[in-house]
Parts: sequence; structure tokens; C-alpha cells
Amino acid sequence: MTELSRYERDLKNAGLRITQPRRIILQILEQSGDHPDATEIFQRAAKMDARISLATVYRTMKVLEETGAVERHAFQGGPARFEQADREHHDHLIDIETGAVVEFTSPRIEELQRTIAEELGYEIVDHRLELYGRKIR
Amino acid sequence: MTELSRYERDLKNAGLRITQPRRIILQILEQSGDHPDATEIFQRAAKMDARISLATVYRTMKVLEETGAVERHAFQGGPARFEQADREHHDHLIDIETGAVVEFTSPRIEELQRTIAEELGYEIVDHRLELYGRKIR
DNA sequence: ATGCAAATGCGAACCATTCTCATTAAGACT
DNA sequence: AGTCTTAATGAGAATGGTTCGCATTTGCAT
Repeated sequence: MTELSRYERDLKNAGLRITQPRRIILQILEQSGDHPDATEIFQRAAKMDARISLATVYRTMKVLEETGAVERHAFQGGPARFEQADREHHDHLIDIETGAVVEFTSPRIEELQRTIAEELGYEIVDHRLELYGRKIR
Repeated sequence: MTELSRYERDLKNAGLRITQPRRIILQILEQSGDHPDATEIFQRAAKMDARISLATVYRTMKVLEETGAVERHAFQGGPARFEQADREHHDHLIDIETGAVVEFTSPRIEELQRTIAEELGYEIVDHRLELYGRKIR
């Protein structure tokens, strides 16, 4: 009777169980417009079900990363931050003063990356492009 | 009588002492063609002077980063890795199978980054471009 | 309804890094 | 060369993020 979200379907297809913690964490990710870290997800989850543990948040993030539902970003210094992965690819500009994350895309840069890797004899499996900047006022 | 290396001069100019541990670590960095992490530097240093501690390696790396002598890279997952900073700017392609680091530069990409940041109202303070790839055989 | 493997919660363990603090040693000034 | 001041060091404890181990719970196929 419950209609499954896209993510729940992915879990099912991967032969994984749709558990209460996963359901809640998934729901949080869907609602989050930001890039929360594990602790933040844990806190938000606790509001919906106090018995979820931080370890489960970490485990779930790993699982969701594997099913392709979320992307993990390890920005300078701090803890890993997560976001849904269903949207199209983009890179990040991190405001070094506020920590705010601005997303952007550049097909030209993507293109150049591929060319460069190829020249070096590599195929790109993943990449990270992060700009750390200060707002010009 | 002892001629100072470029780095030793930088330390002196910053009002810092040229200590035995620093001298040794600096020497190791000069000889290293790779991108060692703190533990690796510590091990190499131990061969020259067994009483150097890991804490000192970390402290020294921080100091050298501040004087601009080294660059710190936090590649996916693992510990921070270091390299001398006197050479011209370059980005990294990390071989996901071996961990090997290939360096490259792309003025076109640098250029595009600046343009993008500007369009978003930011000036770039720092940036990271890392390609993770697999060798094409 | 039942059984079993997968997932969870909890705390312990882990790893990279930083900190504390008593001790050592640069190097400035005799 | 000797002394003094204070930065730097060594050793280990502490910290922060993340993972693990294991007993218990819970999805879900039967």
C-alpha cells in the first residue's frame, strides 16, 4: 500500500531491506536542500525517531552511496558531507567565510578534464573540483 | 658557514628556529619526488634521526605550510599528503588502483575556474582539482 | 505465523591529527 | 664558551570522525 520512493525502489532492487532507519534517513535527504554531514543527518533523524544511532547513519550513507543514491563530499578539513545524487552532476564552490556551498557546472571543464586524462593514458573514474572563494562585495 | 637552503632562509625570515628536526624533514621533502603522508615522512625521518616524533612531523608540516614551503593535499579518504610548494602550480590525477599521483596543469581550466567564480560573485582563494582514474592499457 | 539472515544500537576500537606539559636546545647577548 | 630566554620537541593523552563487534531486533520470504 505504501508507494515506494525512487530510493526505496533502488534499495529493493539491490536486494537490501527497507528499514525504518533507512526510510527516515532517505526522507531527510529528500527534504534537505543543503549538504549535511553525518552528525547533522543524525540530529535531524533523531527528531523523527529517537532511537536511530549515529552508526546507522554512517552505515546507511555508505549503502546509499553504493546504490548511487547519494554523493559523499570530503571538503577541506571537516567531516564528509552528503547530498542526493539523482540530480545532474555539478561541482562546488565553498564560501570560506560562511561555509556555504554554491553549486555550478561547466561542461567545458568536464570536457577538458577528459582530454587531459586521456593524454596521460587514464580514463576518469571520478573527479573533484572545488573552488574555495570569498564573496566580492 | 653552513649555507642555508631556500627553506631554511624562509624559516629564519619568519622568525622561526632552524632546528634539527626541521632541517631533517626539509631535507626529506627536497629529496622526495612523491607525495608522502605524515607517517611516511616520519618513517623516513626516523632513519636519519630516530628521536624525531610524529607530533613534530605534524607540527613542522603546519609551520612549513604557513611559510609557504609545502602544500597539503587531502585526497579522497586517506591521510593528508605533502609536497614542496616551490614548483609551479599543478593539479593531480590519482591512480585509483595504485595510489600513484600524476601531476598536470591546464591553464584553460584555471582560466575557466576564475570566470565561473566571478560570475557567481566570488574571488577564488584556493581550489582543488583532482581526477581519479584508471590506467588504460 | 515462523525462521533466518540482514540491519540495528551500543559501546569499543581505530585512524589521523592535535594538544598538554615537562624537558631540551636554538640562538641572542654576553 | 657561558648563560638566559623562550621556542620547539618528545611522549603520550585527548579529540573528532568514522568503523567495527556483537548481542538483539526486525524485514520479509516462506
